[in-house]
Amino acid sequence: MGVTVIGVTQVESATRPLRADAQLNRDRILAAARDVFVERGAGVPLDEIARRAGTGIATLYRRFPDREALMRAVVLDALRRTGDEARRAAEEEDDPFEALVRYMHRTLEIRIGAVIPVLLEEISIEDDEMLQARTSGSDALQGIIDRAHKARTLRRDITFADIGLLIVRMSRPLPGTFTRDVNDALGHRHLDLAIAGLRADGTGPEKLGGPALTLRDLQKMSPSSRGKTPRKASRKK
Amino acid sequence: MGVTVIGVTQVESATRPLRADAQLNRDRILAAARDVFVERGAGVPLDEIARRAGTGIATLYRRFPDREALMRAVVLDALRRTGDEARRAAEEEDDPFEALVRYMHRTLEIRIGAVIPVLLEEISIEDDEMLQARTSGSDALQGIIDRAHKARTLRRDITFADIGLLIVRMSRPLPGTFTRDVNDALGHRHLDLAIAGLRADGTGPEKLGGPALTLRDLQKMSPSSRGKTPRKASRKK
DNA sequence: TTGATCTGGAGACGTTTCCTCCGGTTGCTC
DNA sequence: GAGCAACCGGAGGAAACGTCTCCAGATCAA
Repeated sequence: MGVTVIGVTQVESATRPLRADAQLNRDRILAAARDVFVERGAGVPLDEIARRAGTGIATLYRRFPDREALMRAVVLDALRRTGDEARRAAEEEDDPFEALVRYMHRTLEIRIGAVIPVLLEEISIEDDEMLQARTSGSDALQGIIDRAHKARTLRRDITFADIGLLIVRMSRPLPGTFTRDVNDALGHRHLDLAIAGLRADGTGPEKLGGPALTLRDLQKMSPSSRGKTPRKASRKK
Repeated sequence: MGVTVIGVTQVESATRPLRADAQLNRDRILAAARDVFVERGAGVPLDEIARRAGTGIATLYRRFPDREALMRAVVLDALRRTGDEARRAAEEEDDPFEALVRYMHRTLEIRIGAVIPVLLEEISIEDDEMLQARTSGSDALQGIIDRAHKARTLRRDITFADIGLLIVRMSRPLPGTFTRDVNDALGHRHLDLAIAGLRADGTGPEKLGGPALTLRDLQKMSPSSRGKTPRKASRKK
């Protein structure tokens, strides 16, 4: 924990593989971008990402022609990892509630819940590539939720959106002078508190206010299904 | 709900009172600033705030000489309201746990947990005026917590920081196309889930990971006590 | 060893935001 | 209801900030 492992991300689709050093730089930039976007928002100067990655700005532009390409690569990477995590949790855990708990905690580490919110209003995630990564992941999660509902270990009125949004809430870095480690630890701590509320054992709040949004509801509200294209990726806007 | 009531905020300290229309504009700007800062970050163009408030940009500059003054006024306002809420909850509720629950839900509406994080790294809140508003509020909250601990209705290992940070987590607007109303409702909903974890009735997580930070710990980590002055309020940075 | 690939950073260019200035309007007092 | 101080809006000059290209030189791979 603390220092995030740099995952090797294969270079996109069918191009000649990068030279070893170039590939390493690409990965470094991607990792730096994820962290910097989370810490400073979608509008950070790209120089800062390059600096954090330990490369020159030109190298960044060589690999990612513009800000949007970089943001897309970051999101796609996070989506894929999260999907993997969901599938693995579903496979390896017998108790569906435990699978859910494990999934949530693992996902916190990927920081998807922190990075997506930041980038979401700058890019579209509605094209095929993104869509595939998304549905593959959310199907797996929905599967876990369904099984937990069947097993009566998950409150009936807890939906897909609750799980996803809870992860978002716990992922975002807190204000103040917390170190990265403390921040992460607090995320897990508070997630545990919220998980207590998810259990269907009669404890927890009698009745839950607020909308119980399903995966389908969530999709209905997504930009694509409202004909609204996301703001062009002007830096802050 | 939805539309936030514009609270009348007295003009600062000992100046001749503003003319009625000017005072109204000042309040409007303050309310708009709070919302816009929350939605778009500390770096929003000030024109946008003026537009949202329905005034000209010059009026904004006339009332708040620079961005920092505006941010400070917004924070001070939020701190004072939150403090009032804590004191009132402590007074009016017999059961300390219920006081805590009420305090948390009310505070969500003030949006302090959303606005402070955004502005915190741009301004200092260490001067006397801020400090007084802060301690007055946090003392009241700490009082509630102590009483709930004594009554054994609040988990022993839940601290001041947990309460405050949970509020922050639930206050921040979620990504996506939620309306303001849905967003608020989801905040309360998820807060209820987390509150389930706070109860000391043997349900909830066996043991809590992560650091249990007290109010004192929190203060120790604050910028002032580390000799570190906050970044100058350059817009984004 | 050699040439193809990759690198870094200076700086021209375009964009965004700040913040003042002033002619005109509005509230307040007598 | 007259007169004046207080207040308003918004255009636009000036400055700060980011983007993205270009090319001399370093590095890898065979």
